[in-house]
Amino acid sequence: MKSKDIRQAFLDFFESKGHKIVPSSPIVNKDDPTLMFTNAGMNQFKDFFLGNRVPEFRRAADTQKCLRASGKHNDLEDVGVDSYHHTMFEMLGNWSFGDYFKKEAIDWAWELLTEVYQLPKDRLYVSVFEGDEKEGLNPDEEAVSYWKNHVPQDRILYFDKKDNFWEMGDTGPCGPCSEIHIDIRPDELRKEVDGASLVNMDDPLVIEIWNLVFIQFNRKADKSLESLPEKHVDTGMGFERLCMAMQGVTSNYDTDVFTPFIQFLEKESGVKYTFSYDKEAKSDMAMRVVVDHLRAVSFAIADGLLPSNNGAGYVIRRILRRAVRYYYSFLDVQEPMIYKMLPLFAEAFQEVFPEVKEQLEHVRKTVLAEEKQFLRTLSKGLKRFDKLEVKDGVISGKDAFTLFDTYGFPIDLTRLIASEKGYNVDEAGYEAERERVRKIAQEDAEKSFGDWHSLMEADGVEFIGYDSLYSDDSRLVKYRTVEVKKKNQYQIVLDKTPFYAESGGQVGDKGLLWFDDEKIAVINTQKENDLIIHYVNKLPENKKAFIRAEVNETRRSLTENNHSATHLLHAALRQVLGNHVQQRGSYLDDQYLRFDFSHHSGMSSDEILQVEKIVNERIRENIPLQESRSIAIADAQEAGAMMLFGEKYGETVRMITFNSDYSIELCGGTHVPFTGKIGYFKIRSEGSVASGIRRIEAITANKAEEYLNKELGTLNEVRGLFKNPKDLVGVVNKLQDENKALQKEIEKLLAAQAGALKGDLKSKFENINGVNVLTARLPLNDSNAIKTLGYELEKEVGDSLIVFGAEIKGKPQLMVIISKELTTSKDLHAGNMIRELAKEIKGGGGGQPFFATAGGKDVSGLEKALSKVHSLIA
RNA sequence: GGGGGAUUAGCUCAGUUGGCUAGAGCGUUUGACUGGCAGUCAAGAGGUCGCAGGUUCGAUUCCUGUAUCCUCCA
Repeated sequence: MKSKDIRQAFLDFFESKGHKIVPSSPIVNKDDPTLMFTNAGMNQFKDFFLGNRVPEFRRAADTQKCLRASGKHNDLEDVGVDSYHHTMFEMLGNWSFGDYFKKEAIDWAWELLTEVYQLPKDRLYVSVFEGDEKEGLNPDEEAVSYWKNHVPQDRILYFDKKDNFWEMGDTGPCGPCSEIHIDIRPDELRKEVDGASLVNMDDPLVIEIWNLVFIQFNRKADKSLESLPEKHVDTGMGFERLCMAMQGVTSNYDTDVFTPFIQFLEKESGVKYTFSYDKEAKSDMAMRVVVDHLRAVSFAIADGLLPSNNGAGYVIRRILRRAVRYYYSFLDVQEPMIYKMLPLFAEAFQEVFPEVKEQLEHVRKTVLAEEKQFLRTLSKGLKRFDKLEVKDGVISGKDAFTLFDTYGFPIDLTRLIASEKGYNVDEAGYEAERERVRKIAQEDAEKSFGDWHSLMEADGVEFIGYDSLYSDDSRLVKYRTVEVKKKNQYQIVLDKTPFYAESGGQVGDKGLLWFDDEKIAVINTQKENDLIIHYVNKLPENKKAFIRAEVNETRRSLTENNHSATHLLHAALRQVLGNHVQQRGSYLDDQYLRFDFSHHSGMSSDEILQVEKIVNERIRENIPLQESRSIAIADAQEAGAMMLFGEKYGETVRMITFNSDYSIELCGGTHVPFTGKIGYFKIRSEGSVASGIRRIEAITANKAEEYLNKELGTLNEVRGLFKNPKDLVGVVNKLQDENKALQKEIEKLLAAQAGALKGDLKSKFENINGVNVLTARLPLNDSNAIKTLGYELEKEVGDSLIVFGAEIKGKPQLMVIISKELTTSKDLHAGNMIRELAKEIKGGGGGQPFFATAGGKDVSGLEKALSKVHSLIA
C-alpha cells in the first residue's frame, strides 16, 4: 500500500465509526504559551480534556503534523542516527471526548490493524499499565480484559509508569495507556529470540506503533492526581512507522514517504545511499538528516513561521542549519540545496497538506535565504578558525565555545576541521564554558507557575468586550501565582470579562478591577487557549466579591482605530500590489500599527501614496462595521473572506466586513463602529523584514495629526529661515550649489597660499651632516594641510628632516617628517624625536620612524621645541 | 528576555601597545592595444571609518549610550 492510501484508510475507517475528520492544526502553536510547536495529535483538543471548552462533537480523528525539536520532547540530535527518530512526523489519532472509552478504543485499533491493514496478528504485542504503589494506582485490568478478546495472554505485557502512564506535561490531563507493538524482524531472528522480550527495549525492529491513552486523571502542580469527571480517549499512531510496517521495510526512511527525497539527494550530490546505520556511514546519516529536516522546516514556514533568533523561529533555524551542516560536511555540497527539493516536496503532500504547494515560492525563497546565510556564517567561522592560537596542538575549550557562541560555528565542525589539521579540541573545557553560560541565561529567565486555585465552577469564560467595556457582576473563577525574576505576579480568570486578550496582533486591554472598594490594576490581558487571563500585581482581599471591571477606554478606542485601519490597509495593498499580498504578521496598539505581508519587492513611493489614498477615501466614506459574530466557516468562505495560512479556524468564525466589496476578514479583534472614527491614516515606513516579506508601519487619528503637525512645523521653520520664499526647494538647491563653489574657491586659495609658503620654506633648509633640516612655525590651522605641505617638501628636497610647529584651536601641535632613507642610514626616528620635543609643549605624541605628530597644552613652548631639534641631531 | 560579536569605498573584507596622506580584491569610469567580442595594460573616480556623547594634545582604534545585523542561550 502507498503511504497516501494508508493515511486515507485510517481516516475512512474512523469516519465509518462515527468520527468527525478534522484537519491538522498548524504545526506552529499560537494559542498555548507553554508550547511552541504542536508535538502530539491531542494538542488541538487540549481544552476539551482540561474542561475549559465543550467540544461540538464527541468523536474525532485526524492526521496531525507534529514537531519534536524543543522543550520536553526533543529528538533533534537523534535524527539521522537511527531508522525511526524524526523532528517532524505525522500522528494519526482518534479521540473520544467523554464518549467511548477503553473497550471501543481497543476493539477498533485491533480491527483496523488486522482487518483493514492486514498486519499479521502473530507479530503484534500489546502492553498495559502494571500499576504504581506510590501513586496508589492499580494495574489496568480493564484494558487487559478487552485485549483478551483479541490476543492470547502471553502477548499482553505489563509495564511501569515510565512506559505506560502518559502525561502531557508536568501538570494536566494524564492516565494509563496501552500500546500496540509490532515485531518486523525476519523469521529466522524471531525464532531465535522471542519478540515479547524485546518490547520497549529500544530494538529498532520491535517497535510501538500505536499508543492508546485513557485519560482519567489531572496531574496537579503538587504532583498529586485527581480524577476527571469525564473520561477521554487519546490515541496516536506514528504514520511513518505504520508505513514501514505496511510496506515491509525496516526503516522509516525506506518507505515511500522518504525515498523520493533520498533519491533526489543522491542525484544532486552524486553520493549513493547505502542503507547503512553504521557510525562511519556519515553520508547515509546526512541524507536522512536532510530529508527529515526538510519536512520540519517546510511545514513550519508554510504555517507562517520564519527562521529567526529567538523563540519558535530559532528552533526552525537550528533545524535547517543542522541539515546544512550535514550536507556541507558529509555530502560535500557547498551550495544551497534544500530549497531545490521543495517543488518535489510540495507535490508529494499537496493532497493532505496543501499549504506548502500553495506557498511554494515563499517557502523556497525563505529556505534559500537561510541556507545562504548559514553557509556564509560557516565560511566566516573558517576564517576565524585560522586565527586561533593553538597551544600544544590543542584548541582551548574557550576558543571552541567562542566560535560556537559568537560566530555560530558548530562544535562538530570545529572538531572535524581540528582533526584535519592534526589538532585536538579541549572538549571538557568547551562543555564547562557552555554550562557556565547556560546557567547564567537560565537564572535570568526563571519563571515558575503555581497551581490554579479554583473558587467556582464555570462553563468556559464569557467575553463581553465586543459590546461593552464594563461589567458590574463578574466573579473570580480562578487565580494563580507566577514568579518572574524573583517577583510575584498574579493571573486571574473571571467568569465574564470585557477585557480583550492579546490575539490577532491586537494588544491585550488594560484597566481596573474593583473588588468591593479595593482597586486592582490589570496590567495586561492574555489568552491561554480559551482562557482569558488578567495579569495583576496583587490579589484581592475579598476573592468572592462581585467585581466591577473597567477597560481603559481611551486605550481601547485608539487601538480599535489601528485595528480597523489594518483591515483597510490589507485590502488596499491587495488592490494596488495584487492578490498575492497576504498578511504575515501584525501588531497594533494605541500608538501605531505594524503590518507584515508577503510581497517580493519594495514599494515605490507612488504605490505607497496610492495605498494611503485608498485607505483615506474609505475612512471618509464612513463605512459602518458589519460584524457576523458566529458564522459557519463555509459561509464565510462563500462570502469571500480572506483565510490565512497557519491559522486555525473553528467550525464557526467571526467575520468583519467593511463594505462587502472591499474588505472581509476573519478576525477576533475589536473594531470601530464606523471607519470615519479613524480620522486619518498615514504610512510612516515601509521596509523589509525577511525575504519576500515587507513591513508597513502606520499611524491613525491623533497620532497621525501630531505627526503631520510636527512635519509641517519643521517645514515652516525652515521656510521662515529663508524669509518665506516662493520656491523653497529652488532656494535650498541654490544655496547648496553656492556652498560647493565657495568650498572649491577656498581650497584653491589655500593651495596658492601653501604654494607660496612652500617656496619660502624651501629656501630655509640647512644642511647639517648631510641632512636637509627645516624647522618652522607655520601660520596654518589645519593639520591636514600641514601634513600635505610637509610631505611635498620632503619629496622635493629629499634626505630631509622637517619639523613643523603650529597652533591649532589654541593648542600647540608638532609634526616631524624624516625621509625614509635617513631613518635607516642615520638611525633617525621621528617617533622618538617627537616624544622629546613634546615635553616642551607639555604634551605627548608618537608615530612611525618617518612620520610622527604630537600635541600639547603649552603654546609658549613651541619655539623652544623647534630650537631643540638641532641638539637632537648633532 | 539575557550574553557575545560585527558595523571601514557600490560589493567582499584588511587595518593592535591611540599618531602610517585609511588599504586590497572585485566592480565602475576614461584612455591605449585588437577587425569584433573577450581580454591585457595604464590612469582615475569613489570613504562624516553606523549614530551620539566621553577620555586624550590627538580616536577608525579606548570607554558609555543608541540603532541595525549576526550569533548563542531561555
